[in-house]
Amino acid sequence: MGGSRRLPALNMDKEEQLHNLRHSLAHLLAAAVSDLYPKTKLTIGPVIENGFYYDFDFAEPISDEDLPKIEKKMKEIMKGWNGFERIEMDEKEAKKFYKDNPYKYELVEELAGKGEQITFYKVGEFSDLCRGGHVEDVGKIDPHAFKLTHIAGAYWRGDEKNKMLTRIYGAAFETKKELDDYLKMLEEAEKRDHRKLGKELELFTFSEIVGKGLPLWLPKGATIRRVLERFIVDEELKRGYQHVYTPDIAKLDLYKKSGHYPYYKDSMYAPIKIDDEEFMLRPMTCPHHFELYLSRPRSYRELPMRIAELAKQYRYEQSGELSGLIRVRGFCLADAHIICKDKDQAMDEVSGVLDLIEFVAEKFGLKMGEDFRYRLSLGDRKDEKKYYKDDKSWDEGEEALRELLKKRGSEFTEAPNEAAFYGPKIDIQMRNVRGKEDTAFTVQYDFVMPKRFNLIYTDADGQEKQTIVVHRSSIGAIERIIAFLIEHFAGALPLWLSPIQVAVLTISEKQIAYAEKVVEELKKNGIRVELSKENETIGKKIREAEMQKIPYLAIIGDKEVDTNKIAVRERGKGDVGQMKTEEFIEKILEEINRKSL
RNA sequence: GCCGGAGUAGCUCAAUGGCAGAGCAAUCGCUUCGUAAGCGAUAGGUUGUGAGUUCAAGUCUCACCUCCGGCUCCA
Repeated sequence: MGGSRRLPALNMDKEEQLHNLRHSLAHLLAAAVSDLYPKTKLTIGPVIENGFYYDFDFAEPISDEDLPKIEKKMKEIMKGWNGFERIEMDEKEAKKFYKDNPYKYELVEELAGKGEQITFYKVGEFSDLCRGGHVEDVGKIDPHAFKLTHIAGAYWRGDEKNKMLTRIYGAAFETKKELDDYLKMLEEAEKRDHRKLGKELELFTFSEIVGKGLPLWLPKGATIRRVLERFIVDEELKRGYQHVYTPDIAKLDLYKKSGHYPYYKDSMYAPIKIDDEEFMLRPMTCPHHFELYLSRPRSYRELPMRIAELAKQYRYEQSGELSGLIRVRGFCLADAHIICKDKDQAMDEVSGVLDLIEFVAEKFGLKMGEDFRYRLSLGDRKDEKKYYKDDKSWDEGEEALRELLKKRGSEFTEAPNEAAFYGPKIDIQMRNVRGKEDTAFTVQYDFVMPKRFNLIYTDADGQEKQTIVVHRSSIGAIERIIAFLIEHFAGALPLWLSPIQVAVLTISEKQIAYAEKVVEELKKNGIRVELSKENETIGKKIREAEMQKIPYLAIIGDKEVDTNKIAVRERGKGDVGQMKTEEFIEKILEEINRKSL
């Protein structure tokens, strides 16, 4: 009994118990849906982080409003359930069982094809094709520790050519408290959402008539962006990059030459036809930089040549994929292409890029493993449509990147089928506030473009040789990294990145003349300062400044005017006492230059 | 692009098919104040857009637009 031959509950580790709990609830959900909507076809229902889901092919569409009803049914059914019974079937029996369900039929066929034993698990009156892993007694699950959360469309087998099914998501934990904590955490996360904070802090906006996915930077957001751009350009110059400018538009032929066009045609803005020529808004910078490299013959002495640019790019992303600043149609990438002599030099350069990325992450207060992680994104030798065919180069490149990460002692995961078409890459993955992961920065190994563009150099022996290219971004797309930073800091950015660093507030209008002098002093030192002349109480002005997440407030009343000082208030900490203006300037300039938290 | 949901003042939100409202913000006035909201007045709307049903539509129907949650995609 109990279905699985796993160890009894006491010896199971917590993770496995939780997995079994969630998996059992997926069965329960399927049973409840079958009960309420008998015409529904069941498909699959795996365990996921924080819960489970099940994909259904409903005869009639359902909506969020139906979830409470389904949840209620689950709670009814579970009372009559205890353990799962394992039933073995052969292919013929299973196919007969699922004669009216093409999805399960397909799964049975596939299992049989692989020679695997087909097993069903039965509990109560409900049987489902399943490989096992359940709780000992469903009746003992806390009915308050799970909740159906939302509904979504999902393609059968994850392929957009297939029918779209209806996915019901559930959150599930061992105790009600854990569930409540999780739901509370989601609620808290909403307050950090960069889209919400971007509006509240007046950082950026969108306009329907400008176009979706095309952000407009308001002055304060533009300040953050400018500070970041100056920071990264200066840092890259120190590290031997050469910054260039190339146009945001180019002839279609350029992307045909690079080979990008057939791969990415659908996500490029359509060509602009003029005077019998076709131009494209650029979706990437690489070919521009390669043409720049080709402006004259190159010597081995010039390599590695690190060509960098804050490059605006335009990609016609599918409308449903756009999301705040994280996924946009127009963005600025801190981009670079490093032209290298050979694989060894390329690996040195990749390592240098990882040094830069780790330096930048540290300045942003981001911790590896916690706030970001490395992913080695690999190709697929069998997929000749998606990846350039050159098995040897793929093997070499992938192995070299893997060895490099190991040598650096970096923790990483390997992700098959995530490479660029021209080579493997190391992606630096970050999670947004809702837990969804995106690539923040990337370092790519490219053995294809040098051939397509004939990127050669003359070596010491006088021979012309082919290069290897490293594509990389240091802080990624400015839009995306700002979105991550806003969420990471819940809008309270470190001093050096804050659009307004100091707000000067007076107790009454009498001190405004003195306050203006203080403002002048701060401005002279390059500090971003704002003077509030509002005819409001100091309490109100402080409240507004705190809500705007301004790091320092300089408060001025008669006492300060008399002693030629300011009263300093620190964000989140409150009053930290009086000091001379010069003393304050010295203190915060040090903090700004240190770029620490 | 696909599935589901939403759209009312700058923001947060009300309004049985029957006069479109509140708080905050804004503007003006009073107040001149010591560390997270002082008081009063004024102004602010083609209820996302366009059709339709109805004596009557913010509310019901359809199409489109935008946003949100997913899926697919992500150079």
